[in-house]
Amino acid sequence: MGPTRESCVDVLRGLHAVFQLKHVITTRVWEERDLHPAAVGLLAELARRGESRVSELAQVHLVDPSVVSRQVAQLEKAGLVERRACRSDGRAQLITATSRGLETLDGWREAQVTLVQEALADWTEEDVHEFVRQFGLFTDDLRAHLLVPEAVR
Amino acid sequence: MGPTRESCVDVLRGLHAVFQLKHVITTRVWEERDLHPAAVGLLAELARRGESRVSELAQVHLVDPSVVSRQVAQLEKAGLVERRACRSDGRAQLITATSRGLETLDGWREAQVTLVQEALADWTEEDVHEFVRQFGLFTDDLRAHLLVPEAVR
DNA sequence: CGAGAAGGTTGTATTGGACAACTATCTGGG
DNA sequence: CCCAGATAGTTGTCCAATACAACCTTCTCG
Repeated sequence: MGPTRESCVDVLRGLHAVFQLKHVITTRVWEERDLHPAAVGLLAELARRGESRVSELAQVHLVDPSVVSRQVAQLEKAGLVERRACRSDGRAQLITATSRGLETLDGWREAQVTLVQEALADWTEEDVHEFVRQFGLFTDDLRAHLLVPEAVR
Repeated sequence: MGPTRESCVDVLRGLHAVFQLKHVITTRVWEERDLHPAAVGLLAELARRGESRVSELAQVHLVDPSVVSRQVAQLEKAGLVERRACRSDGRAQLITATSRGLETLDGWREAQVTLVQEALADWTEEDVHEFVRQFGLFTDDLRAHLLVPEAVR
């Protein structure tokens, strides 16, 4: 019948801590890289999925389409993504990361990864691997529960 | 010599996912409770630490003192915290959560905890406990690395 | 072919946060 | 004892990120 409420409070505390720390990492890296943090997530998603629509990005990103629209506009102006009309649907825009965009993303990732790697210097590869595994299970369950109910309700 | 960069990328991906999900949880709960999300973190910190200074809260919270100052002002207006002058230091303010503040916090927590508890219905108490433990180690290491260097540098 | 649905964009408001300037208080060396 | 610099907090100003609503365009289906 699942964990106790006490444990869940602990989980929430952990979430809160991660939230803060992610914010700090983002800000720290932002200071030395000329790319807006929110746009990074978008760029990363494009790198992972390849050419995508605005609406798809919004859905995956769990944000309003208008947000993605503006971010894409910004990234396009910076030359980090390109858009082209979708052949099969004249309403849709297909967005791709440019090679310059991918390079910029790599730079960001490098900086972030370095921070994390240094912070986890005491961990073994196995520790981290196991942690990531469990972390993944956790986020999957959470996501499934948070998103499905909306449709079912 | 610590984990590989690949593992660290996985960690970052996990962080990003948590970031989004926390955001969704917060928004969802916010819709049904009349308390600003950021203020909740503050209130929770006050409940955990007891009477605290603005500067302490800012430090723990990893934000600028001005942010805490405004949040406290808001919470005070809502009757959820009280401030009193510090005896030993005339510059400082001591902030405490009122009983009404604690109740409100509980309400929030209930709603959040319920979400998490439902999401983790398949987990055993031990699973969650172990997860929280490792999660704590992770955030501690990350926090230590992110904050100490500032002073040392 | 026309009505309604769906994809995107733009206008507007809100939240959360940073930084800088300012006031009030404290503290330590002359 | 007193003044200079440090420290606590507040307030003014700015910006990023997001949501929601109104709108235009294009699609789809009866």
